[in-house]
Amino acid sequence: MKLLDRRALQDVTNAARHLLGCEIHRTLADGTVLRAKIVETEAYHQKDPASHTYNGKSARNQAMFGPAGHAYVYFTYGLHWCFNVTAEAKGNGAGVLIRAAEPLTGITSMQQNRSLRAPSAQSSKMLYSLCNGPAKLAQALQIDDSLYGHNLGKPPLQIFEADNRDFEIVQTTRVGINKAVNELARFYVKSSPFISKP
DNA sequence: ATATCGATTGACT
DNA sequence: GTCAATCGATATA
Repeated sequence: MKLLDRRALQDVTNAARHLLGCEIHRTLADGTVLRAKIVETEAYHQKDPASHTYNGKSARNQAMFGPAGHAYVYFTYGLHWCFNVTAEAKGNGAGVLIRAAEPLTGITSMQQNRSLRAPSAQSSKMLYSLCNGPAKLAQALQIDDSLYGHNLGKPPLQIFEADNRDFEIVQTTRVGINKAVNELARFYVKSSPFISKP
């Protein structure tokens, strides 16, 4: 399995498309490896009023001004973490929000991280709701500020190239924002039942 | 200094 | 459909 090619992150919109189908590998302290396939992303560039980088560099967003292929993790609504992959050249504040993923391995651990009861477990409903939103995904994969700025080419959080790109991509407006609402910067795998919203 | 709101989620009417 | 949770960033004074 090949690590994510950073050349694919030079343009944030291309990056958001390219990340679909890629795999996130998260290694926990006890050695458990959680794997999930990205099925939904959103692009945020520096000229975008909806982006955290719109007003320039700050302590909070500085990771997005660094090199591509690192983690930008932010805290929101007083209780949630969200995970982004930094994009574009150093000095350019851009990133891709990872909005949803399809759980592949370590599902029991993800359930525990999400505090979901695991009775007759493995119901498709439970599986679909494990990572079908940015804060859910971060919680399931134990991604928080301890991984701020982390190089995604190294454990304990890595991204690998898609082993298969034979799927249809839908491009639409983003979710949960009040600025630049008409920008078509959200991408998802059309056939996936693991996305946050149709 | 104080007020508002957020790249969200889950519980509830 | 509505709304609380809960805190840091941002807007307003």
